Amino acid sequence: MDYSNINVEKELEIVFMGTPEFAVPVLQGLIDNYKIRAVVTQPDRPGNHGQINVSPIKKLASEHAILVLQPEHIKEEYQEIVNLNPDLIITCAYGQIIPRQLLEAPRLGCINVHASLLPKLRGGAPIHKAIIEGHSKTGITIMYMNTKMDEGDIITQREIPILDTDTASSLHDKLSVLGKDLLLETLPSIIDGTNSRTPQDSSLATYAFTLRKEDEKLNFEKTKKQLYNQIRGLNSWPGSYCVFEGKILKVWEAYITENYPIGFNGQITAIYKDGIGVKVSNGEIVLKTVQLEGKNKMNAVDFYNGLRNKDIVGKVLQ
RNA sequence: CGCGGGAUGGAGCAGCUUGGUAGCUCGUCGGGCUCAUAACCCGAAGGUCGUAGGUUCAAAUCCUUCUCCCGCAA
Repeated sequence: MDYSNINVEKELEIVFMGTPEFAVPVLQGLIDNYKIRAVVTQPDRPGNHGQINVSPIKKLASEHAILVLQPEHIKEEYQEIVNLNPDLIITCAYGQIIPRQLLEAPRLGCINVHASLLPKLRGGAPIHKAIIEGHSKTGITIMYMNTKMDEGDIITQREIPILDTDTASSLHDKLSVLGKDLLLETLPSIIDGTNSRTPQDSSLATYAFTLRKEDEKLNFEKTKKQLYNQIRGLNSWPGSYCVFEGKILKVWEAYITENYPIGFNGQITAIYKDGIGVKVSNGEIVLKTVQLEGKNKMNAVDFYNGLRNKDIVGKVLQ
């Protein structure tokens, strides 16, 4: 889409705050159409095996020679941003609560790009939870921020369907682009003050808190649909898992069958051409892509072929 | 210096402790059986065992270097 015809305020100074991959298309869209005074992102963190993780947003900003600020605690270290005297602050998956002093600083306010249809799925994991909970649609909300998590007034919203084949990864990518598009379409009205502003009906609110380890554990007492949603809702990050012979077995892909095996929930029912069958409360799912701890992801059949003891039908996954 | 697992024909693994003709489950190719098949039978191709060096008559296996991959914890 070409936004060049609505780019009327080049002199406007915007500060962008964001961190993960999800925010990259949004920042890129802003860079292409507006002047970005500075980017605020989470500090570099130690990653795996002694490496350093630099946020994708920092990388993008650095490529465009944009000032990058990385306060450890934005709650105290906001003055430098205030001193930049921005007209507008735009956040997208920044990762810290913005203090009141910063919210009140910009002339046009602080707006946020959130990956759900607020007031549904407030919180840090709206994309994962939308799939895990089996929602049929989700979307993007552009909103004003206040001091509470995702409770500010709504400016615009746009929804998209969640397909049965969607994963957290595929939905993430779609919403990321949708967030960029909706933001760029909405910004002109925010800048000229003609935007709408609708308070949220908090009685309808639901929450998508940051994922915990237990959210990743597969419980085969659940239904096949619940388990299928959990597995695809955690793909490709952080992944779901169960325990096979005392070791963590991550499950990346699975599908539902119409078989109704008997036995214990979690029991391996059969080895199929394309995976390993497991009995669940109301039927069977087939594990298609798995990963044993310390190993790479692999097809479940390859995993089976490599087992020394192949007599696993009847064994129970925990 | 956070803890740990791994690198062996196209895939997944065994073999390494107690050095001595490289094995398993698949896949691929050819043939057979069959109405037919992802099933079954017979046969074949395909690996200088991650890199570099050392010890030895002999190294996938023992010692050292380096590179890369991954789980957990943060």
